[in-house]
Amino acid sequence: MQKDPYSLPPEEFYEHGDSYFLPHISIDCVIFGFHDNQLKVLLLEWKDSLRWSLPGGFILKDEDIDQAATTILLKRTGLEKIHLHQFHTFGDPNRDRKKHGINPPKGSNSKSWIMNRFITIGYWALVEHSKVTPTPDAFSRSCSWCEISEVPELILDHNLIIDTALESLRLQLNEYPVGFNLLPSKFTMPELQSLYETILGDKLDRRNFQKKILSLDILTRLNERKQGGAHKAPYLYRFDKKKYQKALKQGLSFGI
Amino acid sequence: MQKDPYSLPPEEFYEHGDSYFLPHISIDCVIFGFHDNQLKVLLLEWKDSLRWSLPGGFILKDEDIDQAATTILLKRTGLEKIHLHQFHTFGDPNRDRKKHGINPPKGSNSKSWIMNRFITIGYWALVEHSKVTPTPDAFSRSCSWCEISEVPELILDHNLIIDTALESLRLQLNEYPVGFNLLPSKFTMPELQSLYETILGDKLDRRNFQKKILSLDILTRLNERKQGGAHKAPYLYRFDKKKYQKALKQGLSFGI
DNA sequence: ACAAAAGTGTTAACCGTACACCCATGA
DNA sequence: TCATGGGTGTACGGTTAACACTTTTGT
Repeated sequence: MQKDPYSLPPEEFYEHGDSYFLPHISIDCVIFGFHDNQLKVLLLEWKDSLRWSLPGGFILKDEDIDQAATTILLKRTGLEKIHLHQFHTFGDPNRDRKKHGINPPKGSNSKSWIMNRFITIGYWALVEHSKVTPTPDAFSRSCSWCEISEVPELILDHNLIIDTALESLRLQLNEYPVGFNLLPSKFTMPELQSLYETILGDKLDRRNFQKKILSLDILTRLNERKQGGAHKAPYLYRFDKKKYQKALKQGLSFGI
Repeated sequence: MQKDPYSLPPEEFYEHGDSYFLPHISIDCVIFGFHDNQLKVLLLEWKDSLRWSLPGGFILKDEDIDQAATTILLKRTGLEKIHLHQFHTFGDPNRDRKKHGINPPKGSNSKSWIMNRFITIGYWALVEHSKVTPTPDAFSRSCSWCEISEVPELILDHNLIIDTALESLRLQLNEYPVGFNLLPSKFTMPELQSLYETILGDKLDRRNFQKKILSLDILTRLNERKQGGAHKAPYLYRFDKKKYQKALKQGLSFGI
């Protein structure tokens, strides 16, 4: 009972996983990244069915749910200390591989606990694309980024989960500067703007955007410009945590 | 398996409830009402321990979680067709009666499924105080309204659940006119303002508030005034669903 | 008559939005 | 030299926030 059940051989995992985990409850993570001016999510491809799904996992019988989500994120990305946001719990009784006509994963059979109905707790996380090492689990043949508008049909209700996560993210974006988590520590104003535009699905005015962001007084402009672009070199900025903490106390007002 | 497990005798419920319900998962409802210019929540008092808790329940093995929450609301208030809002899922591993030193409820023993760890899905609802018939369940000796600032220490993390619900409600208040659900069909502007002030915990300017609310064009002023008050009789208003639907299409902007 | 609540409108400050010109760079 | 993207400031309009007097009613 002490070892990590995820490292069990699949057969054992599917047969005895229910002695480690809470039954009927799972966690799914919508892990957002931003690269090439595109918003992406991390997806897993199942070994046997070639179908795609969100990275997910289960809750140890004595484990906190936030902790379980943190572990999933760590295993799939290599990242720690990332803020995970719990956004919704999905409890349609049809969340059941049997009812969706999904075959038991290789190594399991139709009586496996994994073939039961599951209620899943949805979390999203914003990660820096370049720091992620997408890592499949024992049951998947690949783990990779997928552009948000090109997500294929996923298993169960995972498409709905992504849509719901995106809505929740948009709401948060207007309240907190979550966007910075998606960028490298040094970034340019056009990059930040492009990120906001992608998440919000709308074009923004360059000058007003910059004015607004700078007025929050949470960025430091470096004496450096981003070289290598095809045109005029834009300034680099850094997110300033101290300023941010200070600004939070005085009440931040976003609303891009 | 067909009959309503909640109507089983307590002994049987505590011994065999786990054959009807998903194990380790519960639902708790924060039911808000507004009366005497005070925001209130509905609480249950346990028969044996005399301790208070939120009204809650469990999820049938093939039941939708929203449906389960709806049933809980109906049983405790007699109300149907009320919007329930799922706001957070609480998954601290210490959500466990044993770990909190809570004795098994009368009719159960320490081995009952109810003494296990539970993950609970939190919902809130806004109901019209006067329409509610607070109804205890088989395990509680009373069910009654409690003013929000006078909530006693509740079992497990139920105080945290109420606090979280209230935060979520405040956020919603700025997006949707949820407040109207708490008032009778005819209400006065001062009553509505008092409701907003209570939920937001802040005083508002009378004139600006009225201007704002009326500008949404979702209220009809009746040719009636509320009599019986000690002072000048205020007009009565009615929430106009047709106007509201129309306004929604054009994009409502709250922000009181 | 007076105290306490309700009805009503105007003004000033602020914020959001629209908009144009110059500069740097690579092709 | 030209096309493309980046840096910067101003002016207008709408929304929000502040604010005072009159009316009604019960005591």
